[in-house]
Amino acid sequence: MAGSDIPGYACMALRYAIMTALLEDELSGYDLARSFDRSLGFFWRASHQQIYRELRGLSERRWIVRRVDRQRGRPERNLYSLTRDGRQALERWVLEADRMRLQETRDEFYIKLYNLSADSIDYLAERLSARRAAMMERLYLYERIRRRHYRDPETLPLRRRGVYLALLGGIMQGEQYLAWCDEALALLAASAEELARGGAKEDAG
Amino acid sequence: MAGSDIPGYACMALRYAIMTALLEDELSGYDLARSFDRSLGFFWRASHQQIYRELRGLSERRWIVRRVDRQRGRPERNLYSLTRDGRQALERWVLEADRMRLQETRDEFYIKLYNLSADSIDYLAERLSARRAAMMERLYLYERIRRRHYRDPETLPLRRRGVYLALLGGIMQGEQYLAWCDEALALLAASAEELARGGAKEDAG
DNA sequence: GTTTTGCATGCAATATTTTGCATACGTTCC
DNA sequence: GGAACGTATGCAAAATATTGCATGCAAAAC
Repeated sequence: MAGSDIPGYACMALRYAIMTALLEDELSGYDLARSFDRSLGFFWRASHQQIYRELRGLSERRWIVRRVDRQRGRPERNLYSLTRDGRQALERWVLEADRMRLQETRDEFYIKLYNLSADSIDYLAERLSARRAAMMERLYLYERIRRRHYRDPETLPLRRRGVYLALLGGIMQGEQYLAWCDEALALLAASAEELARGGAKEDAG
Repeated sequence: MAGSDIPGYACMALRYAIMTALLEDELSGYDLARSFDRSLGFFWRASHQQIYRELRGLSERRWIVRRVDRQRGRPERNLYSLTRDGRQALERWVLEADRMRLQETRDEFYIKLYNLSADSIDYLAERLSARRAAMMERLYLYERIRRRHYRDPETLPLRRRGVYLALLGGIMQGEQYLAWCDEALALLAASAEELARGGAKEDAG
């Protein structure tokens, strides 16, 4: 019953994201969860539960293998690495029909912005600042990675050029986000001031 | 059993996205599905099934009401509008703790980029062009909306300024995406050429 | 005149993600 | 000497999203 007909083996990018992370290193679920907070995490985030489940599924499929790492004292780690089958499956997936779903931001903040009102303006401005700061921090991390490992993309081996491009995408997007935050904060501040001066028409105008 | 304890009434931005769309107009599920392809869709997309389901749930909650519109010949439409309760729920939600999950692109293409190889380079370049073209088209639509309705943000009533900011976010992001595509396509083309000349080291380098 | 396309809604099943809980050991803070 | 924190793993349930299918009518394309 187990092995050939495991449910849910159709698409699922997370699965391949995990395999991609295992392409170069043997990692534990915990490692993966953290590494998804770093480079790959710009593009795909996942909770540890999701990761552990995928690891189990991938093991059953024999696309990855587990090795138990017993450390003194500490609880043992399950280290996973790609098998040849896994590597091939990954290669196949890359060439598979790519369902292009044009970047969709999926950030409820935008929906909240659609509801901008005198009641919400301060709150939204405050949240926006928080986002700006968080993005700044993230960007800082990514820039450091870039400087350390991807200074000169033309000299990189092929695969790492792809990684570089993904990273670059993250960086450019982050920078754009900061620019947008600034514009938005400026307009929000101006509007709040107008309101304070009793000027702005709330909705009737 | 039905009415007070409907499952799944915690967070869910889609629900509020729908209510937001109903803020100004009475819409059918079909309308919503399409309008999600337009302005709001930059930030939240949903299939019609999901929308119909939410509409049912929201009706049970009495946050929206349905009105049947019988048209000659054509099948009848269910038109929905916000109730006072719904409007209040929406306002509450806007002010609720905002779980900031910093833009995550959730696009499997980036993961595929991590797997760049001689086998995949042409395919990925081709897919990237397709994305570029699709974004171009979308951007064109958004720019048109901007010119038509949001020329002069300072003169807009408050709520529409928020909509404008969301739209601006979409536009800026789209433009950045185009710029990234161009950079990526250039590097991919250069790499492919190198490969063709037998130059580039695939992985060993 | 028949095929395609668009309007309009919906069920059921599967897939995916999130949330809440639970465990266990070690080290560091206080 | 106990609380808090970080490593490390996992179950179960609920919430959310996608896919495949199905229906029915009208207008437009061929």
